[in-house]
Amino acid sequence: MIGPTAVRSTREQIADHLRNDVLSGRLAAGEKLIEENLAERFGVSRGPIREAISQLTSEGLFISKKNCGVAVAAPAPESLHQVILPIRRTLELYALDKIFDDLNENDFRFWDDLLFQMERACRQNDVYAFPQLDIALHRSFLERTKQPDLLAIWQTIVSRLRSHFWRTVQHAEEMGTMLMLWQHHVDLISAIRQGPKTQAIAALEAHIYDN
Amino acid sequence: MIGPTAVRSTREQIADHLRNDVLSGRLAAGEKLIEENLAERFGVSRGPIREAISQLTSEGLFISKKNCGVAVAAPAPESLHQVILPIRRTLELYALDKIFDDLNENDFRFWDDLLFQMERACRQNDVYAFPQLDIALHRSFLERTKQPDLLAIWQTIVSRLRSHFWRTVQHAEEMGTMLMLWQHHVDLISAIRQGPKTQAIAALEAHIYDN
DNA sequence: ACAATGTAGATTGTCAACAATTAGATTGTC
DNA sequence: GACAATCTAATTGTTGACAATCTACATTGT
Repeated sequence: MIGPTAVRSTREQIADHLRNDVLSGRLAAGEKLIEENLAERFGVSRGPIREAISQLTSEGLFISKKNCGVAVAAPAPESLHQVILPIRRTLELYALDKIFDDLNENDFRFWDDLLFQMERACRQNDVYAFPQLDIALHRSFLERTKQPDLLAIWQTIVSRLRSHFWRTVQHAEEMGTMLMLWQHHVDLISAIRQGPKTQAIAALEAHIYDN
Repeated sequence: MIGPTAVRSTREQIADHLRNDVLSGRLAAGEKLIEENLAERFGVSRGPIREAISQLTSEGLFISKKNCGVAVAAPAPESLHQVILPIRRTLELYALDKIFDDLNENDFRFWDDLLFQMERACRQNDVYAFPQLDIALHRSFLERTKQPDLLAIWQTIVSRLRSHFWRTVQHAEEMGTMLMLWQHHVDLISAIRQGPKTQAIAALEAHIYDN
């Protein structure tokens, strides 16, 4: 396992749930979030809901207009990808470089499980599950460094890059080649498993830009 | 003026206040934050305080242990600067490149005012005010792009780099050369004012790494 | 004297009610 | 019929009280 998840607070559980909804695309941009509705849906009062929303707003997933409610933020304009993608590259390559020598069977078991779920998502043409799993895989590189600072920065980056993950999946789905997406990730993990480190890092770099 | 600040919510005002306290160094790492004390100090209830704390925790300034309170986070270890500094460079150079052609007298008036305050801080050896003004100057580059996404990313970066800003100031203060720090910033703004763009960007890059 | 355990105090987590503000519908007028 | 002012309903912002949890100190037994 990657992270000893420990106990997650109510706020964090709700935030995780909503984050997945947005990153996967189940919650569309512009969709309004009503505190009371969410409170009822999750069976809690508005307090924890407000905190989860506040956190996700900081991460860039929601946009809040004073006294006018909160809505799912539009993804950053594609023109910003030219700044954001290099930052993502910097972070993930650094992370892989740092963790590479410590990787053990637990890590690969975790990744194999993710790849298994990815394959299922591809076979079912599940355009919501795939981006979520894709992001989870890359996030695990950052989590594995045990440096919360890096993970937090990466999170704010990826929130703005989510359209990048969707575009890939939608394109593959239209072409009927979603299994190729899965194959790309299998290859990436293979490169990491077999090494050497420089090759693994090169594979990750190519994966980030080609994919 | 750079940003038409509009009306700031209670939460934002409190968050701004506390952010300045941490970035300037007035609040030391490890210092505990008690919600009720802050509530009394700011004359509001615990609700808005919790939201401000939650936001600054997302930004990386505070660290929160479930049911154990919140404390000022230790700055990221210096070893991470090798990742974080290049990201800062990417963001700020992109911002300056984008805004350069639109700069007008209002912008330079704003910067001149900041430089004036910097000079005063130097003459008074105010090691708290200077980093705050330094950060505010660089932040204004990002604010001026009118891209909230970029500003949000930059903010999470700088929160982790704050020891970098302090070290510079402390070193200058020990050497009795704080006015040199001010001079560096004057030179940077001059380079931006006089152009050409490539020179201005080069000056900013040198400033980020040398300073 | 020292370790384990229990208790008290302080602090955070959660909740429901109230106040302030906004968006949209309704009405009135030209 | 179109436009503007007003009003109503819905939603967020704020508050104080209550419940759950943790830390630190004191107590007790060995």
